[in-house]
Amino acid sequence: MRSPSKTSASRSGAKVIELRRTPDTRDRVLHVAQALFAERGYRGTSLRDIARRIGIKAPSLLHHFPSKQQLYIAVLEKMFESLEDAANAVAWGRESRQDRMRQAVRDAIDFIASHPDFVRLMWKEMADESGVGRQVLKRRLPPLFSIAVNFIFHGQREGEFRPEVDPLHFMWSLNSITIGYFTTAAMIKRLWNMNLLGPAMIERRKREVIDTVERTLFTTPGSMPPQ
Amino acid sequence: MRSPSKTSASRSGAKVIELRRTPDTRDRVLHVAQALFAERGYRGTSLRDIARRIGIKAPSLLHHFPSKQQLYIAVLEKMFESLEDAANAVAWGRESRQDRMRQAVRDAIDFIASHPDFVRLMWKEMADESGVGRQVLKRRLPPLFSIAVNFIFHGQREGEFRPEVDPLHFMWSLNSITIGYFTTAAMIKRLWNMNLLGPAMIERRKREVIDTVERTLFTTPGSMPPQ
DNA sequence: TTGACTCCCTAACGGACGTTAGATAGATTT
DNA sequence: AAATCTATCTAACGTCCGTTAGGGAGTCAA
Repeated sequence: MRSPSKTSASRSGAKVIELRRTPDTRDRVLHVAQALFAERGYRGTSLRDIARRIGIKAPSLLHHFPSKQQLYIAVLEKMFESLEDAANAVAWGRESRQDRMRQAVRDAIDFIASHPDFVRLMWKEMADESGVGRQVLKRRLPPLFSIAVNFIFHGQREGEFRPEVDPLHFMWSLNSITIGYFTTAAMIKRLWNMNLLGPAMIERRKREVIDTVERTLFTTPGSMPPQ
Repeated sequence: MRSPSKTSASRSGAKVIELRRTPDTRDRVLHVAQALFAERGYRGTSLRDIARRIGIKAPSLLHHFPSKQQLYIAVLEKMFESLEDAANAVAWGRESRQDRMRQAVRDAIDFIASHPDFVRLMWKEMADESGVGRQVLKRRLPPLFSIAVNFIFHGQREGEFRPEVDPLHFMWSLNSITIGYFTTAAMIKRLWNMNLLGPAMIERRKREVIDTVERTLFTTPGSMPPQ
């Protein structure tokens, strides 16, 4: 009987045993791996790279994760968990749908701005056609999209959102706007040395996306776009 | 004197000598390499993969291109050439700026839809932070952006575009909307098996982007969005 | 006919990679 | 005190990669 709880443990604190003496190497591996995978991609990151940054040797990594693939999957899963928490908070809120929609845009942009690794990894993963993470995305993304699409659908039933908008199409556009914007910004920074992601620009971006949402989706004008 | 014209030749037809007997293997290499790089990325594509699909052996590739890096760069350069041709056609047109803007959106979306490799490669390259193509992007992208930004700037001078719009910011959004949309669509197809890129959807997308441009950039409403 | 050139081949080198085997030092449990 | 477990190490295996060396068949010009 050797470590049957390897995958099921380590979630949702309040463990007393087994946490007592872990020198958190596993967490450091996850953190470093996330940064390197986001920067260089799955194939561009070697176990020796990750290990070096932590201060151990490559084979020691495989004491914490059974393989490079499983380590990558663990990184993705960790990211999706934090994302799902945020999505559920929006879906189960008590304010009006329009207010929750506005807040969701703000939260999403804040989340992306404060988790740069997330966008970079997701960007790579979205374009990856045969990669390791495909199964994770296939399992994790549809529920998230469903939450959003259902949210819009119910908003249409209740009269807060325009009925002629196709929910899937709308979320699809919103997703590409948000993710694409931040990656384009990173590229512009690299090519022109312009930092376009300061706090003021992020606030401006929130305002713009919210304006677009209000114009496109809301039945009643939310804040009257300047026109 | 051995092949000093290796890089400078082979562009812009009308060569008589040296083209006489090429069995177009070089072009086939470029074509296959473009498809594979777009699908699997630079690191995920081996010279042996490319060679196998052409029907030769890997070392023979290096008879046509001096290295894998140079082959990749050649693929990128070829793509940028076709893109620049399209951009110049817009910049030097004789219609009104609003009409040319509308046509540019249509052309861009048509270009992307008919060159799927382009978006996939560009998507990967945009997110690549230390890769081989960085120098190419650094040389090729700023002029393209400049053409677009100048186009908008002059349109503002001439009163066809709203003066309060920041041209760089606007182009940045437009770029992420367009590229992001198509990659998201590819991902949705992979995850849900839904084909969102049929001709009807592409026409619809053109209409939506043009509507957005008219609402955001034009001083006079172009086609009165349904509201 | 001869010599050069083009375009492909096979063989192989050196390096990087993921992974395995096995040892060791320290902590924990019995 | 003895046994077990944990977390690391070194050494090395097999594979894949980009690239080089060198050869050979066909084409073409002198």
